[in-house]
Amino acid sequence: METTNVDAPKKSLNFIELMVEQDLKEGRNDGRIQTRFPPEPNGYLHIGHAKAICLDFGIAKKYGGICNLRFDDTNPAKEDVEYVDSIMEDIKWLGYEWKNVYYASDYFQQLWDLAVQLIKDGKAYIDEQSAETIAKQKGSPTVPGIESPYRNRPVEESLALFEKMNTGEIAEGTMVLRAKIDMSSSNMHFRDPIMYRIITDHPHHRTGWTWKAYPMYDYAHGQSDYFEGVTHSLCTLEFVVHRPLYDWFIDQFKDSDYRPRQTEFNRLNITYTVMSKRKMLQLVEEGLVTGWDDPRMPTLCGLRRRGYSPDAIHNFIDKIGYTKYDGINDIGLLEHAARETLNKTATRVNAVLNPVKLIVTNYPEGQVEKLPTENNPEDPSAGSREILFSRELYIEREDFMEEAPKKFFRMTPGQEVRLKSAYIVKCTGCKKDAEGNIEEIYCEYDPLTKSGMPDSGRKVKGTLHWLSTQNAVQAEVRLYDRLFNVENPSADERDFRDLLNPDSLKVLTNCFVEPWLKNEKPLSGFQFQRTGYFNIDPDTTPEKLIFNRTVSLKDSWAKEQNR
RNA sequence: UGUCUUAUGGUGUAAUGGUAGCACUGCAGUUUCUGGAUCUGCCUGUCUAGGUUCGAAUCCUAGUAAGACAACCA
Repeated sequence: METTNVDAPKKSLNFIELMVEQDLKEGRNDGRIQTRFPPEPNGYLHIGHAKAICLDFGIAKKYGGICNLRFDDTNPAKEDVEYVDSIMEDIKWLGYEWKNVYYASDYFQQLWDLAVQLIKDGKAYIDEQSAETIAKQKGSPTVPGIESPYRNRPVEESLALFEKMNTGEIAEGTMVLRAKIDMSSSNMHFRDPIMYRIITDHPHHRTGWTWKAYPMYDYAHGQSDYFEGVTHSLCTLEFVVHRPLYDWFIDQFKDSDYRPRQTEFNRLNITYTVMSKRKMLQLVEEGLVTGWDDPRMPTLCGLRRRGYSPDAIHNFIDKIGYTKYDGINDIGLLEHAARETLNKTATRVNAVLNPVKLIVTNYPEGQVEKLPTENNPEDPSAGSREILFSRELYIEREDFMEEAPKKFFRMTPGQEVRLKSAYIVKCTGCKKDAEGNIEEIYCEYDPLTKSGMPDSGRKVKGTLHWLSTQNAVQAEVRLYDRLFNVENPSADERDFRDLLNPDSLKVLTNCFVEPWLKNEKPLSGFQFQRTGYFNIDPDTTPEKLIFNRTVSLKDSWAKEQNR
């Protein structure tokens, strides 16, 4: 039957898309749409940035506009080219292309000139008080501030001192340029905000030692947007109180109808996860994780190493939406997005993480058979491959119970199970060592039940994955769990080191996988039957094959046992 | 005892003054050469009180609650 999509509900627009469509309708800014992604190059991108990236680039793409990458590099003390490179790599990995790369540092001269103009207009002055004094004079949200004694100094004096701020003869911390606005404003950011401060002990990663006075965010960001022609300056909710100041600076200098507008959306929070750069840096520096790309980290490089595909990230971002209030997203939603995406593409492989020997006692010794098995039952075009069957096999230790409860459908004496892609076998017993540990399990196969044969349709309740002992290679498998064991570590008052989950990494060294996996590239993703989605770690060597578990499959049986 | 922002199931969101939908989670069932995946069904919601309106989740007022703001960070 021919189907049409007329009845399909159209995807609803978020409030930012609505605003953009309204602006377009009104012909604002000559119908131009321009956004920017403005990271400070002081750390690695994480999944919260991915949310912003998808919005900034997505809006531009959807409405025929452009999105530039701009590094907000106004604080040389914190920034480094290392971060510039990783940021560009991660954006590309997500599948986006910027129109241009800009740096706030490219505008240092322009910003300087405008600041001089502001001083000449009597709207900015040099303050020579200490940071502490200035802070004290600011008052508090409920107490008005008091004016600096330097506030009304002559313009010429400020002008001369501003020049000196940039020559290196003035010590760091002794002099700042402040905008003259309103020391009793109910908005703290209007109480004569600092526009320039001196940084002399760090070279800038692009301008070197050229500048000694550097502009502050509130001044530089809006003007950079303005210089570039940004129409929609999208940022997170904590900047709402900065918006009036953003607009104030724009108003001082704008000379046409064009103006950029700041709009704020909710930042991403995920349960059992910290998203602050400061805390992530601490995890790295204290060795609590192996690095920025530790698969337990919410960084894009960490998620990539863990096996999350760009599609999985996009799928997740599509699910969470953009609003004007903060919330916390369940980590389960991210995991669901990963499963949903990987399920469509991942090759199914047999892997035994906790092996025990299974001997098919009526199968001829020395005989081997090649059996075809599907690469992906969801996707016939993925084809099939052959796996080897023989008398001695490995199966999961958990797939056998000598004394099984009623609802145990796997291997137990007297019960029949299907070996995936092979035969139905009936368990006949097992061998134990002195301590009672299972050493070997025995079964008999039914030759008429080979996969695809007429008699193979017989119903059995359980199906197991397996590997021939002659056709398996050893591998190390790393299982990851949430890094924190409290739902909202960011909100918890305790030192976050006390909140860490001690079992966030389990390393299994005695696992077996199909031999062809040795030749696969790092980061390739697979589904191990019943245990989850895995990928090959970049640290893999010809001698040591290492897998990371991206995400586990949902295990109903485990739940059954917990009751 | 300030200013700003916000409030829809357990969670995340949609409804653009006109039938409160969707997704995740949970539960039940279907199906399966894995109990995963698939498919189906079910549970649970407009912060409170007034007002405007033929009609309010939506607009207004007040209250309540939450978050942001007092860096020479961004």
